[in-house]
Amino acid sequence: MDKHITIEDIARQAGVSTSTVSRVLNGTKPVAEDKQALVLAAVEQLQYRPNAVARGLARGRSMTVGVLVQDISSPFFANMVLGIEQGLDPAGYRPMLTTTHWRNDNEEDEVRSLQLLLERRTDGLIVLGTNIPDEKLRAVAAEVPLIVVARRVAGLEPQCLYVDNQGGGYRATRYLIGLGHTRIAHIRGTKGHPDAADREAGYLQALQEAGLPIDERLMVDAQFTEESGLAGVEELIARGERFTAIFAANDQSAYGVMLGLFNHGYRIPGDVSVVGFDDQFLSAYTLPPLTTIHQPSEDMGKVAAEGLLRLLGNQAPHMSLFPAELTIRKSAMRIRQSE
Amino acid sequence: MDKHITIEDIARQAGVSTSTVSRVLNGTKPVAEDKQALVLAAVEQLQYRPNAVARGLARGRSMTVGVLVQDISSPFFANMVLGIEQGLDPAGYRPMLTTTHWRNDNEEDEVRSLQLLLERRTDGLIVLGTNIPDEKLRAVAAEVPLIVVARRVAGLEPQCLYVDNQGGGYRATRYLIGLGHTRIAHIRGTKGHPDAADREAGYLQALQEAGLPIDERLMVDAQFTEESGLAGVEELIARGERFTAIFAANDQSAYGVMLGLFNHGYRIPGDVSVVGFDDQFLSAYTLPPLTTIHQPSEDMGKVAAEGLLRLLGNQAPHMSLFPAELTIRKSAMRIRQSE
DNA sequence: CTAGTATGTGAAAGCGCTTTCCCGATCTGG
DNA sequence: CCAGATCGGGAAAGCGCTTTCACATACTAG
Repeated sequence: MDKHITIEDIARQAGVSTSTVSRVLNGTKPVAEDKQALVLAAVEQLQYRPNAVARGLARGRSMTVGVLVQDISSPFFANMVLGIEQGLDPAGYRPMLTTTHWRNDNEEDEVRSLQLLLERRTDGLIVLGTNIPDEKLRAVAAEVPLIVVARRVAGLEPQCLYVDNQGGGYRATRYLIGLGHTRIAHIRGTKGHPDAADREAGYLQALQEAGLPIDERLMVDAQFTEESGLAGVEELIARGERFTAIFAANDQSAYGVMLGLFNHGYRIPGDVSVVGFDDQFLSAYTLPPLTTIHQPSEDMGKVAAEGLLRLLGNQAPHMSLFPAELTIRKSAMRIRQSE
Repeated sequence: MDKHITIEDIARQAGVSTSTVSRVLNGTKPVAEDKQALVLAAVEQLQYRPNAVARGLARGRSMTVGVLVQDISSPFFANMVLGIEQGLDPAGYRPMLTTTHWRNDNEEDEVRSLQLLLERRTDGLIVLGTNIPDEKLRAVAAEVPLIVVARRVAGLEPQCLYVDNQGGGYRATRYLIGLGHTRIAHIRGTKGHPDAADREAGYLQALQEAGLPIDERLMVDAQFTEESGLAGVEELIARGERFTAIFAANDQSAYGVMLGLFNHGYRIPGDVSVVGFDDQFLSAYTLPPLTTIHQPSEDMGKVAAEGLLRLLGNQAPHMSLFPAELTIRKSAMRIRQSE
């Protein structure tokens, strides 16, 4: 069960040299028809599958790109992976995924995963999110073709791909303002996360622009998770804050928010309007369907893959800012007159 | 930027042979303290990282196990991957993920992915779901250590890991019956999928046992997706079927079902009770939170990994059936007297 | 003080491929 | 009909590492 058959086996079987077998298999050089047939027959008969590892070593290219994912259990990242596969496939490249361990945001773990990927000598690297320090990423970028998605790394902008987070936060908030809301709460994303900061900045920008007061008490910390979103509204409600709308830093926290409101008997959007950020697939299926900022995660993955391919071909990756559009569904409505 | 440093570079730098460097790095044989220090210093100074590919080739083991995932964008599978990483890590193994392309259930694509994984000569293989034919899997199992998760392959039972789907379907349905429901609809899973068949069998078993009529009109086909769940209820409602409860073959289709009910003004569980299957993470955050059959996906991944490790150590994998317990939340309630 | 045994180390042989190099055979044109 | 170009294919080197083998050198024991 353990003895794999090698190119030598089929060379012997076909009565040719291994060079010829290799040439037939790769089409690197013309080979006489009859020998070609012999080789192919041997391959078929012995069920030969070339060893990709040996091939990679010999060629110096593995046709593999490493993908480091912050959290594979988030559909947002999972969809990017899908897009990456799609983008890579036409060029014959395959992704090799590694996920950060156990959703613990452990920076050290992430760096370790990155090292392991580097040791594997993948031809390039795509990093999705993660908490790896910027400087580390810059160092890696100097060694190997790298694209960073859903994150902005200073000094590496041309190889970074992310949505216009501030614009998204701004649009979400302005939409709520346009519906007549004036007391709009914000459930923040993870502290220190650039995306979180940018989205909050957009929220503040919209408020300011509309001449609405900025009320610290309406902003609560959370971590982009359902639990923390739930805890966030709970806190708001417990503190007795008055608000008619909530802008959550991402969809997952919006789910938590909605459950919190539901538990307290608030109707959505009748009593409180909710807007999220990401447009995860499931957001079209919440009750009510969630109005949110759309992040085209699959497309982003695809674009990232294409950028990496360009990098591999020594061209400029040519990444650009993705727009963050509002997707209007049912979780937000015009404020009631009674208020 | 492209020239990687090799073991030879550091051998030269340290003034020893490559053999010695290798021995220091792997601790395979004792090496004099001073040389050891020299080697380590060189490694540090040149930032040497051994080439895992070359190492794998030389050793004949890559310390990598291939993981073929049916649909990475499903949290159910994504969580298993998490569990697999966790289970593999202590033994120093790493997973190499490959996902089936583009959620199209394309059998051919899946087989291709499997081939690619095999070419990579991973030390073992874990397959999550997929539509790869049983016979193909049996053939692979003869070649390389294999564990199959969330699926039963005839003749490969000891290496398969799946929940008690029929028991789960039975429990879900009996729970609804216990709440007084007699007209319980069933949204089926993908046709031809063993899980779908088993869950349906459990549903029928419960009905039969309770002496309730089996009504074909209350069963509609779907494909384990939100869209198809939505379409399923729409069909039920359009046909004017009378029902007070729905057992959906998985959570995703349950989400669709809930949205359909919501759209038509039915309250959950006031008018219609809904029970799902899987207990995806998000199911605790739907409105109302979904009562469902719990599948411990992360644990399953971990157990699968451990089974594979055992297989790699030439021990029996010792897989077993996972129980499928009911998790009661808020989407089902006792039928109203008025009915 | 010699035979016998550890002990540490380098040279070299792989691991399974690709690719360069080279040579013999065939083909072209003058 | 021969020099020169063309073509197909085998031998062998090499990708970066591990591991066997053999050989000093340094110890023990008799």
